[in-house]
Amino acid sequence: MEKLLLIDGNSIMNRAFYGIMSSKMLMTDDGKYTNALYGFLSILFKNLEEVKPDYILVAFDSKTAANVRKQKYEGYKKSRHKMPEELAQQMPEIKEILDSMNIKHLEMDDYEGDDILGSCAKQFTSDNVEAYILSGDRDLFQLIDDKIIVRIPRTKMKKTETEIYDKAKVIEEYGLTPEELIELKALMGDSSDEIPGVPGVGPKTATELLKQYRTISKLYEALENDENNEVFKPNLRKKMLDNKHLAEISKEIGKINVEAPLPYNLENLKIKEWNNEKVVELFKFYKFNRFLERFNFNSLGTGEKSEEKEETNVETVIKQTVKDIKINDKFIYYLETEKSEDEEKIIKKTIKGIGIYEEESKTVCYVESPQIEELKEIFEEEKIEKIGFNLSEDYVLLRENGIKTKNIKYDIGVAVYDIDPTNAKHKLEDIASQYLDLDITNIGSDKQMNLFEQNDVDKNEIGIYVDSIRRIYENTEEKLKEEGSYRLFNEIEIPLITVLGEIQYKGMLVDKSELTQFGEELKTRINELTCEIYELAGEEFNINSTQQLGIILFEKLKLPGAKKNKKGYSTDVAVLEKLVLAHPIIEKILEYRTLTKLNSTYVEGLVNYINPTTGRIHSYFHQTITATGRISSTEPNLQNIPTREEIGRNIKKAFKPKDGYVYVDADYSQIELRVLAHMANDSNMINAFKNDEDIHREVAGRVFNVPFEEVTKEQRSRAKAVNFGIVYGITDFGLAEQIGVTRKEAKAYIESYLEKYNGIKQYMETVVEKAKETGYVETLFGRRRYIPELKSNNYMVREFGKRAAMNTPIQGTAADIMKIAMNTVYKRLEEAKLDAKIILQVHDELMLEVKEDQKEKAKKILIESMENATKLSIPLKVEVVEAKSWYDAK
DNA sequence: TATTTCACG
DNA sequence: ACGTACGTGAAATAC
Repeated sequence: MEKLLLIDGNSIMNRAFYGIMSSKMLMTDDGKYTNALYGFLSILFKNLEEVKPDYILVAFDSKTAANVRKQKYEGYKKSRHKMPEELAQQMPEIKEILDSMNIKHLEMDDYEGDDILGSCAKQFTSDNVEAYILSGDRDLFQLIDDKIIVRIPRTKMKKTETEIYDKAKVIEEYGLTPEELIELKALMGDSSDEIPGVPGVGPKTATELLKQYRTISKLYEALENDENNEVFKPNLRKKMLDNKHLAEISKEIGKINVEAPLPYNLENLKIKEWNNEKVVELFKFYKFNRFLERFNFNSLGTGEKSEEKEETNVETVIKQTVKDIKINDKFIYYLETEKSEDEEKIIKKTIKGIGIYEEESKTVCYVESPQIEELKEIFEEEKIEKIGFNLSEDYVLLRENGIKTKNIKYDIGVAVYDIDPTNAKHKLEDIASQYLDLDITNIGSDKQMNLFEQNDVDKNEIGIYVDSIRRIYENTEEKLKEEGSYRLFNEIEIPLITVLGEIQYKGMLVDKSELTQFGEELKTRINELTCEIYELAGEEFNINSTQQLGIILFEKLKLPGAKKNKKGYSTDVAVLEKLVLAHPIIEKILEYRTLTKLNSTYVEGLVNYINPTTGRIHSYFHQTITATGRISSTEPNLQNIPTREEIGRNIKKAFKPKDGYVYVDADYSQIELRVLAHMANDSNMINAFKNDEDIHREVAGRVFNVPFEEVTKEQRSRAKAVNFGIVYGITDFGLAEQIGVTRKEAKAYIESYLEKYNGIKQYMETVVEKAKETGYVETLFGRRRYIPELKSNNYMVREFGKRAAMNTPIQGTAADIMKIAMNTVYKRLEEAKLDAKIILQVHDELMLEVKEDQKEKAKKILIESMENATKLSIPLKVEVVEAKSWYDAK
């Protein structure tokens, strides 16, 4: 049996374009997008491999093709969005690539891509030939028959899989045959193509009707005969009869035309040799290195393996000791680690080996189980620049082994983050794939079977890792310089790696018994509440289940104000609080929620993380996660320990310094508003801060047109909400929700605010404007965040983009300032040789654990470092306290 | 694995 | 006419 592969060019390009939008790196040197090309080719190659076709054709829509159907029904594809420019420019390019591969592509006047596909499929299949249609569009299912199969590529968690639809699968899924799908679409319509269908008839009704009558004409016959409404519901029958013309026209335009006069015969579509020279030229131009490697092309396109080796020898050389390696000033390395079950460890890993790049021989050397003393000599040597990946984690691991790494020079994880903080790729494999177009997953997996060679396989893998690190280092360093983020990287981010490593290594001392005792109290009360809730509900159910709770509240107890979310009723605090007076069960549930949260997250959760040796919690502080430049904390998160409510605040009592030590805790006062005042250069806001008055009261005075002294509590608290809102990219809806006023009032507050603080208004407008132009926003220190959402077709997404554009420079600049302060504090504490360590950062709060007799010196360093981290047009204000527990540090 | 909820700045 | 404040991480349930 011979095989014909028919590809829906527009549909696959579309999928490819939107499927790998996130890979902003898919660009040529002059900044043209290549993502759709790349994605299309990936899908093409995969299908060539899987189908192994003898014939192939790619069909495209011509510009005028839809007009035939538009003439029949003017609404057809009427409000379809124009193809985005970034995609449109790739359409001629894919055709050029297809030409170079000698793959026929076709567009026809008056026939859409679907019609071409259908015509080829129906006209060219025979007893000896079957057709495979590759498309993202389920409309093509109507073409399926015994000889025609549809393949739908699906991106499922990064992997591209293909769903295969034959006749049986269609019947299974739709309960209708492929031909009947034409009738189905005619009845239910199609919103994306704007085929009307019969109004009020959706997929369910349409399917039911067709299962019974199979075709529209038979259905209408029955409808017309049913004058006494014996078979059909009168309503439905009227709808159907009134809109008969719509059903008919829908069928006409929804049906794929399989009788196009094709300019090719089957023989013309036979798979041919590629024009290798041209293919290589194009792949090189588009930087599709992975495809080049895949086909073993060298630069001449002769189809032989490329030998562009001024490259590293990835055949790793195994050495017995680190001393056997010629160490350079630039120490590019990868520390191979292994999971350790050892509960005593701060980082639950052990050192397995180390791969080191040797400049002279351009090879990677590998040492298994290196001597700690040897590592110490290198890592503690100030003159050797350490270059690697995720060095903060290495730092802690080495620190545990008695090594204090000096001169961290370059971390490719941090570099990649500074280039694009929204880049979700955090694994070396993914970064290599993005920046080098190199696939280093499952290296040597074909050899994995051979147990004798297992060791060699591993070492080779390390070689490729280290070489990838080297190449990504060179690659990203250039990019950082180009984008003007190099100082941010060198002067803020790189020194911070050590600081964060030290924070994690030191950890926070936690009183386990105090915590568990509080847990016992919680559990007692939780048990009481559970009984009371069951009593009030009249039955037992899982209170933690929002679904079950929703049904109890809104169906059984019939409480008002039900709000739906995806999976049922919403039962969040906002909803529940409105119901407190409606039923006594509500306040029990709210208390239950608070207490179970405290117990499971903050008692049981935290206790699990107390290191048995140190008695401390050693959280990770991540530098490469947030979109704004903030640090994040995990395992556990120490940045969201309760503080707003007294009951939760009790958790903080368990965080206590070692005997003889105290906490010195400082936080920036209103740092984000100060940053905003500075960046917007708003004179009213700047003056308010210069006067060092209560800023919320100050703002309330202006917004509500009352003298400062006469501002009421209510007014102040509303102004406070407006201040927060402004920083977030305020909306009237959001503000109204927050402070419980009408949208109208909220809108008036915002307008008054922006009138009084006109600099801020101007600034926000400019920021969004610039972001639309350049595609990104920046902090004072040049940290950049791209905001592709601003270009979305979706209103909501675009609006989100605007808010993110307004917020990021503010939140991000504040984060930068804190990072600078942390570096300075660390450095000055070291220089002064104080027995004082940074143990925690919570965005605008920085905490030290200090030997009691040195607290004054430490306090001074802390305040000075934070206040002088940078110079704005208004001073940075810091409030500092000393305390014997975190709870008392208020 | 996704969704919902809730803790923080 | 729509759905909406920014940035995080963890636990629980439901799929």
